Formats: sequence, structure tokens, C-alpha cells
Amino acid sequence: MNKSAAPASPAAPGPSPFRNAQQREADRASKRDAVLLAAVHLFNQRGFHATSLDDVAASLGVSKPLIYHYLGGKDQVLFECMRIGLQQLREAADEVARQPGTGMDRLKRFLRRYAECIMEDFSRCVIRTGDETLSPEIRPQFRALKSEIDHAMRKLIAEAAADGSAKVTDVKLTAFAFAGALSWTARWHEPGGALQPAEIAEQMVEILTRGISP
Amino acid sequence: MNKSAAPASPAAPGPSPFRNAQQREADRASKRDAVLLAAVHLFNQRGFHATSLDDVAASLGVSKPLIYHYLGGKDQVLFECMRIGLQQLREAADEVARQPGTGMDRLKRFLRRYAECIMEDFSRCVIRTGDETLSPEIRPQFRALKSEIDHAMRKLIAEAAADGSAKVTDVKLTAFAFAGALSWTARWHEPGGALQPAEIAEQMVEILTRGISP
DNA sequence: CGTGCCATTTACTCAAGAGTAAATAGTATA
DNA sequence: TATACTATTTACTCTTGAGTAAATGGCACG
Repeated sequence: MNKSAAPASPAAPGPSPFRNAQQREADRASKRDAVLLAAVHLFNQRGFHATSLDDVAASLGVSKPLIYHYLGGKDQVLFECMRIGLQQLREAADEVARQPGTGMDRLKRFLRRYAECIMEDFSRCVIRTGDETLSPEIRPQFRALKSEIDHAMRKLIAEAAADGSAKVTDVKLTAFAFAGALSWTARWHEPGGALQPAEIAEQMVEILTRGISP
Repeated sequence: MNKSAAPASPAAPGPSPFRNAQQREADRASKRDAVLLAAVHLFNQRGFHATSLDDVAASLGVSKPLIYHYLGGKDQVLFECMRIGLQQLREAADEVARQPGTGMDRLKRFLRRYAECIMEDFSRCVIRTGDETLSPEIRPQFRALKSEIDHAMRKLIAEAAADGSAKVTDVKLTAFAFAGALSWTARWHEPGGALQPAEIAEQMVEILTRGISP
């Protein structure tokens, strides 16, 4: 009984349930993010095609059309996940670009961050879900973003070679080798496994860069 | 006119159109292979989910039920493709296991063969198509085969470390790094590109193994 | 020769799941 | 208070593509 009880204090000490425009926008953004997070979890776990939007909605306790409300179709959802993943990788590159140190130091720092990203949700999704999954209309956008990161890595390798802190014969192939080795963690590393991502990243970078020390 | 002309020579010098049991079986096998080859091409090009069995059938100029006749459902087709791909990798491992040389020599040989396989149709498909795509019933089989290859690589690395031809701190991680770098070619290398697979394999192996030379 | 198997096709069924229309209710703001 | 907007749901539609039943016709072999 007494289902709709009156509030204890009329002065309302807690946050008001009435939101202003800013708060509503923040609300919306956080709900959007929640959808993306739920989606990326399922995508990584079961694969994109084995995950229906109904599944994503159900995992949040809401209904499918709500996802359309926040994000539009399934392709959009995937692309947003990938965009976030790529953005994180890109931020790693930008951050390192601003830091001091020998080329090799900076390369190592980047590779470590790269590996760590790949073992987190969104960048993981970038690797696990091939670009052929994206609709042909947005695929070029994805490729462009991806390419930026590839080139950032090449640049760091080239700089390390230039300042003598590394010895490299083929920059492009080296970049592919490094990116491949690190990206592959998205396939074999299980989140919550015995080995911590940071350790894996550390050791992996060691293994890879030992080959290009002068 | 003269549509159904009589054969030029009654003695039939060419192969007879009438097949015996063995020939029919060979026929059947070669048709089965043709289906798998057509399928793996499309899977690699467009992705498994974007390829319908109708597409595969059409690319061969036959009808879908014929594929069911030779191979059973779509899952079977994919698994067969992957089985072939894994078998090729496994043969590479077995071959190297029988050869002489230092551990490092043999490891290098294996890595080169591994990379070359990955840039061919079937092994390429193994990498491009994640195991989550397989139905839960056959996935364990796939994993088991995959695991054999992983362990073969680890064994070679361990042997190279044991005979002093390589210096390795963590065998497992090293194997993952190598497998990742080489597997990644399935993602970026386009068949018929400027660089030959053999060259790529050669250089890639060089880049990777330089890091574990003593 | 006729009987039955094998290859192959046509013409279907059926389910899943993406996407949508329209209703409902709560909240903000004039 | 009236009005308009936002969040959210229910209850659909429609397409795609996997898988199947059944018919056809040739070839082999008794």
C-alpha cells in the first residue's frame, strides 16, 4: 500500500529528478554510450553477425527501437564502436608524437599503448571485426582512419631509424609485422586472463623491438 | 545443322565419356574441390556472412542444392575450407619436423612456409574468418587443429632456444607474436599485389627472427 | 531392356532479424 | 493549463537466405 508515497522532505535535498537542457543532453550521451558498450561486448564475444540488435537491447533491459532512437541502424552501431576504437589508437599516436626521447623510446611507448588498446573493448572490436563487415558506404571512412594509424606507426619507425636508435631495412613491412603481432592479441587474449594486458604489452614490445635494436 | 554429328572415329581415340566407378569417384571429388575453391574465394573476398550459397553456386554456374549434395550446409562448407587451410599449415610443420639443421634454421623454414600458406586461399580463410563464425558443434574440432599448429610452432621455438641457435625468454608469447605478425598478412596482403608472397615471407621472417638471434 | 542410382534442377518452406509505424506517457516550457 | 517534445514501447512488415521436397533425365549394370 501507499504506493506513491509523498517525498519525505519538500525541500528535496537530493538531486532533483527534473533535468534541464544540459543535463538531458548528458543523459542522452551516457545512454548512447551504454548502448555502444553493450554492443561492443556482444560483438567481441559472439561476433557481429551472431549478435542481433534485439540481443543488445535485451542485455540493457530495453527494446530494440530505442537503439534506433539513439544510434540508427546496426551498421551505425558497429561503425561508432570502431570509430571509438580507432580514436583511442589515434590518441595514443598523438600523445607519443608530443613526447620527447629517442625514436626508439617513443616507438616502444606507442607500441605498448597500441597493444593495451587492442586488449580493451573498442579497439579490440576494430581488429576482430573485419572491415568487410562494414557497409560499402562507410568502409572508406574506416579505411582512412585506419590508414592514419598505420602511417603514424611507420613514421615512428622511420624516425627511430633516422636517429639511429633503431636499425630497419623495410619500414612498411616492419610496421605490418609489429601491427600484426600486437593486433593478434585481440584474437587470443581473453579479458580477465591470468596475464595482465600491461605485462603482455610490455613483453610483446620487447620481443618485437629487440629485432631492430642497432 | 548436323547437330548431333557421329564421332569421327568409331574407335574413340580420346577418353571415353563413359566413366567407371573409380573415375566417377574422382569426378565427384574434383567437383567437391571446385565448390570449395569457389566458396573460399568468395569468403575471402566478401566475407563469409556476405556470401550466400546461391552466390557460390552461381559463380560455378550451378544451382544451390548441388552444394548440399556435395558438401551439406554452409557451415560444412566453411569448415571444410578451414580444415584444408589448417591441414596445409600442419603439413608445413610436419615437413620441417623431419628436416635437419639447427633449431633456428628449422624455425625459419617453418615460419616462411607458414607465411606462404597464409597468403594462399584456404589458410587465408582460416585467419580472415574468426572461429566464432563456426557453429558451436564443430568449433572444438577447429580449435583442436589450430592448437596443434600453435604447439608445433612453440616446439620449434623451444628447440631453437634449447640448442642455442636462438635466445628466447617467453616461448608462448614469442609464438603468439610470430603467428600474429604472419597471420596478419591475410588481412593486408592482396593476392596479385606488387610484392610476391615469397618475398614478403622471407623479409617478414628476417624481421621477426633477428630479435631472437643470440 | 528395365531398374535403380547419381547428378542436377525447379520451386518451394521457413525463420531470423533488420527496420518502421504508431501509440503512450512523462517532462518542459510558453 | 495547453502544447510540444523526448523517451520508450508494442506490434507490426519485409527481405534475405538457409535449407528441403520432389521432379527430371542420364548412365550403369544386372
